[in-house]
Amino acid sequence: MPASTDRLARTLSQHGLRQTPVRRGVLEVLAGAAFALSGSEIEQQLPAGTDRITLYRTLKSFEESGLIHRVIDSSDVVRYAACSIECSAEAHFDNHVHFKCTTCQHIYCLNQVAIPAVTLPAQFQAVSRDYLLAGVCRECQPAG
Amino acid sequence: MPASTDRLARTLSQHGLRQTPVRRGVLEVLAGAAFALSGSEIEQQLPAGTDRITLYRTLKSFEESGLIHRVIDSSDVVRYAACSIECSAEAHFDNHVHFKCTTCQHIYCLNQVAIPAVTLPAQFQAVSRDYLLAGVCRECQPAG
DNA sequence: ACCCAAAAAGTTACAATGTTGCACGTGCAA
DNA sequence: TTGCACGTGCAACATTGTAACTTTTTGGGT
Ligand SMILES: [Mn+2]
Ligand SMILES: [Mn+2]
Ligand SMILES: [Zn+2]
Ligand SMILES: [Zn+2]
Repeated sequence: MPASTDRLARTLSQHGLRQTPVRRGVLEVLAGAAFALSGSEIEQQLPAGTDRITLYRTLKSFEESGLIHRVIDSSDVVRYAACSIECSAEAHFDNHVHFKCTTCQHIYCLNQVAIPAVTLPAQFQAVSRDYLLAGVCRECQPAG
Repeated sequence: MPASTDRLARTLSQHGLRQTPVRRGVLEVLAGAAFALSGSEIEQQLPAGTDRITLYRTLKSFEESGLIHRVIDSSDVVRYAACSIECSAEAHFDNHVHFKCTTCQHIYCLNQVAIPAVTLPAQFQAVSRDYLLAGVCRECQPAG
């Protein structure tokens, strides 16, 4: 059994999730992704014939368990990315901004860039924040 | 002709859009909304029988013309809100944060709260920003 | 190793949201 | 008043996601 399989198995059990082929596959795809993926994009990277409904249920339980987080966008598809290592079912700690490239359409987690705080009007209490930037990513910059 | 109709007509012509019943209706709904609305929510507030496809096309042209802007969310439905008065087809100037209430589910434009800037890694160039907070809104605060 | 209950997967059917292509109607300017 | 580009209405369709139910698998206990 290769080391990567071992690592995936450990991650699943640490979050109280059972070992199944679909779960190992989904986790492997998202952990290896350089940018956030939609349901259908994940499906394409899984073994052919993987059930779509099972995939959606897997994404839901992964999100609830703190393995992955949603990445907001102004479109009508939901995207997911792997969480930082310390997230759990009790709390997510993904305080980084996201960047959407208008050229390649990829949405990156900029884990080094923290979301700055804002001062809200009285009686608005925030418990979570999402910050999405759009522009041209590193790969898509005009040569110079 | 009431003053409100006149105002709607002026807004449409200022953005180079033709006067039609559907457009006046959609603009009236969004201009009078206290929070961002989805396609189906707008449809419900329009005269019965208004065509859904026409509505979506209207939303698209309104967005392109700078009359409305999308409001990001972590869900799979797109929501819209009226733009500030100075937006146009050339440029949007909606630099405010949005607030999603986890109790009533409404998403408010907080026009007084500007989106703070962030410093990006080299070679990432941002041209637009979206900031969404989630929590409990003014109306849904526990009495106290 | 075997059994079992709970959890996950598979299947079918369905709902919601949004799009495309085409024929027809209308706002608006010449 | 007329022309026609633009907007609308309609039918058909694509995509994304869910609900209800049955079957299979997992993991713990024996
Ligand atoms: Mn992220
Ligand atoms: Mn807004
Ligand atoms: Zn790019
Ligand atoms: Zn509320």
